[in-house]
Amino acid sequence: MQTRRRVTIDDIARHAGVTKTTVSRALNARPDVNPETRDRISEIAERLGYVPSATAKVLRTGRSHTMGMALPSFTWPGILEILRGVSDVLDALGYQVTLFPLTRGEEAERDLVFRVMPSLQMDGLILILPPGMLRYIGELASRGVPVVLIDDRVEHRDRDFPSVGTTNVSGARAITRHLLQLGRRRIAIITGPDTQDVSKNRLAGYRLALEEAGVPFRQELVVGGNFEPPSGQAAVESLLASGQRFDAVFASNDQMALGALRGLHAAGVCVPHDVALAGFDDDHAGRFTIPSLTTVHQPLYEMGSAAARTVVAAAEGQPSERHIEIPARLVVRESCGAGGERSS
Amino acid sequence: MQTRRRVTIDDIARHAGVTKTTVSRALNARPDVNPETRDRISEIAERLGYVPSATAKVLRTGRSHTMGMALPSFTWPGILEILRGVSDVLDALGYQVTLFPLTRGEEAERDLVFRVMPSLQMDGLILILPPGMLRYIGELASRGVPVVLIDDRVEHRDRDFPSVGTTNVSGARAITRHLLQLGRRRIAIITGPDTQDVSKNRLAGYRLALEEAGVPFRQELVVGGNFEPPSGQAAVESLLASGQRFDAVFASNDQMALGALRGLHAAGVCVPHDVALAGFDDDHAGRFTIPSLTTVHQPLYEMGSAAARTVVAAAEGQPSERHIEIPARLVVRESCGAGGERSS
DNA sequence: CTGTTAGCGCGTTCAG
DNA sequence: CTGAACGCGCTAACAG
Repeated sequence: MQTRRRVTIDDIARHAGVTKTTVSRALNARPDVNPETRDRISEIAERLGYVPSATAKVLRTGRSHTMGMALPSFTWPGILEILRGVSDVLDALGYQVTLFPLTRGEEAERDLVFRVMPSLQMDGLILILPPGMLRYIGELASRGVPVVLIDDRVEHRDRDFPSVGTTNVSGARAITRHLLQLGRRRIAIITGPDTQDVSKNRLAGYRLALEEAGVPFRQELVVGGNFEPPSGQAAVESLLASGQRFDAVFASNDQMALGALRGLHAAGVCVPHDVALAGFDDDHAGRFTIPSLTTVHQPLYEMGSAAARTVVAAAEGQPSERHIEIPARLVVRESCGAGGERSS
Repeated sequence: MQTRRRVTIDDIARHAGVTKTTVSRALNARPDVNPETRDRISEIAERLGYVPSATAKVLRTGRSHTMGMALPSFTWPGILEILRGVSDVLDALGYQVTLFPLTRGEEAERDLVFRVMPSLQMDGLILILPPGMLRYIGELASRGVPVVLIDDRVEHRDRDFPSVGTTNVSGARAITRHLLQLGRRRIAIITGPDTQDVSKNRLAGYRLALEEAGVPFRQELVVGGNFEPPSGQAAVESLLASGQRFDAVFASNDQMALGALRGLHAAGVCVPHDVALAGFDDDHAGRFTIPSLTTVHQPLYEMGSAAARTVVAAAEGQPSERHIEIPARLVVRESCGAGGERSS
C-alpha cells in the first residue's frame, strides 16, 4: 500500500501556473489577489483534494488554534458539564481542545507549564484547579500565554489571570432562606473541608440568611464533612446521636446530601416531613432520589463556555474581563416539602 | 514585555561548539555520539531551558504523539469513565488527547475525516460511536490512520478497524438469572430502542436466562423504553395499568431503572419486597437510591484504557487485536432483595 | 496584483 | 564520531 504524498500548495501552484505565495494568499482570502486567480486556485485546490497542514501553519505562525484544558481528575461528574460548555464554544470558534490530566499532582503541573505547553504551542489554557495548588501556572501567564481559571477561591482573583466562578455565598443564602420560608428554624448544616473556600463561602451564605431572618446561629448544628457521600451519612448520624433537635439539613453539596438522605432514612426519619433536606450543585443523581433533591444549581456549562470565550478573546488580543461570576440558582424539588420542580 | 526568542538546538549547538546535527543526536539518545559530548550537550540544554518544539518535530517526522478522541456528546455520564481510562493510558504512554465533539452530526464526521485529522496529523483516533452512523470513518482506516471503535454493535466487528466492547448478552443473562435465583418468576423487562444493538443484546441475554431456567418468555412483560429515565417510569406505569402480574423488573439501563423506581414508589409498590428491580451500566446515581440499585457493571474505564492501548500499538506498528470484549459483571445491591454489596 | 527569497525548528541523508 | 546541506509545508518581507 503506497501512501500517496500529501498535496501541498506547491502542487496547486504548479497546476495553476503561479507561485505558492499566490496560492497561500488566495487560500487565505487575502485582499491583494486577482479574483479570477483566486477562484481558479480554489477550484484546483478542491479538485486535488488539498488539505492545509495545520502543523506547518503552527510552525510558521505560532498559532495552533488549540487550547489546553487542564483538569485534576475525571472522577467528579461536574467536569463533564464544564467540558461540554468549553467544547461547544471552542468548536464553534474553530478551536481544538487538548486535555491535560493533572493526576500526577505537582509534578504534572510543572510538566505542563515548562514542557508541554511550550512544546505544543497551544494558544491558551483553561484550568480547573486541583484543590490547593497553583505553583507554576503563574509562570505561564507572565510569559504571555492566556490562562483562565475555573474556580472560586477568593485568593486567586485579581491575580495574573482571569477566572470564572459562581456565587456560592448567595446560593447558600438563597437555599437557607428557602428553608426558613418553609418554617424551618433549626437548620443543621453539613460543611465541606475548612481548607476550601467553597466550604467557607457556603457556610457564610447560610449564616447570612439566618442572621437576616433573626434566627440564631447554633454551633451545635454545624457538622463537618468532606464532600463525599459517606461523610453526609456520618454527619446526620452524629447529629441524631447528639440529641440535638433539627428540622432541616443543608448539605454543602449534593453528594453529601445523598449520604444524609440515606442516613435519615435508615434512622426512620421522614424527608421532608420530619426533616427537610437541601443540597448544592444540582448533580444528576439528585433528580432521581425519592424524594428528589432541592438544591442550588451550579452553572457549570455556563462557566465552561465563559472560560472558553475568555481564553479565545485573550488569545486573539481582544480585551477580556478579569473575573466572571455566574449566578447559581435555587432549584426547588421535593426534599424540602415545597413540592413541584419550580426553579427561580 | 519582550517575548524572548525560543531556545533551539542551534543555540545549544553554538554554546557547545558543535553542530545542531550532533545536538539532535545527543538529545535523542542516538548511539552514534560521544558520551562526553552527549553529557555536555544535555547539561547545556538544561541550563538554557531548552524545550523541544513538538510542532517542528511533527512537521519533520509526521508523528505527533497526539491521539484524537471523537465523541457524540458530553451528556452521557459514562463518557467520563471512558475518558478517564483513555487519558490514564495515553498520559502514561506519553500521548496527548485531543477532543472532537461530533455534535453537528454527519457534517462533523465528514469534517473530522477529511479536514481535521489530515490537517492535524494525529497518530490515531479513538471513536465513541454516535448511534447509527459511520459513513466516512472507514476512509481514515483505509488511508492507514489507526482507528479504534468503542462500541458493541455487531455489524461493526471485523471491519476495517478494531473495536472494544463489553458482554451485553451475558451481563443481561447474569442479572436475569440472579432474579430467578431469588425466586422471581414473572420478570418484566424494559428495553431500549430496537434500532440499537445494545437493546437487542440485553433482551437476548434476558431471554436466554429465562430459557435456561425453563421459565416461559411472555411478550406481555416486555415494554419499550428509550434509555431515558422518564421512559422507565412510563414503562412501569403501563405495566401496572395493564394488570399484568410481575414480581421483578429488569430495566435495560440504570437511567430507566431510576424512572421505574420512581414509578413503582408512586404507585405504592415496595421495592424489593413486592417487586425486585434491576438495571444495567452501574451508573453513579444507582449507588444512592433507596434501595440502592442492583445492576450490571459496564467496565467503561477498562474499555477506554483498552482502546487507548490498542491505538497506540497500531500507531507504533505493533500488532493489535481485532476485537476486545471486556466482561460486564453483576453488582448486587439492595433493589433485588439480596442485601449487601456483593459483587461477582 | 504577483514573484523572490527567507526561515519557523527539527531530523536525516551523505560525506567525511 | 561529527558536519554540511536539505526539506517537512507554510507565511512574511520585500521587490517589482
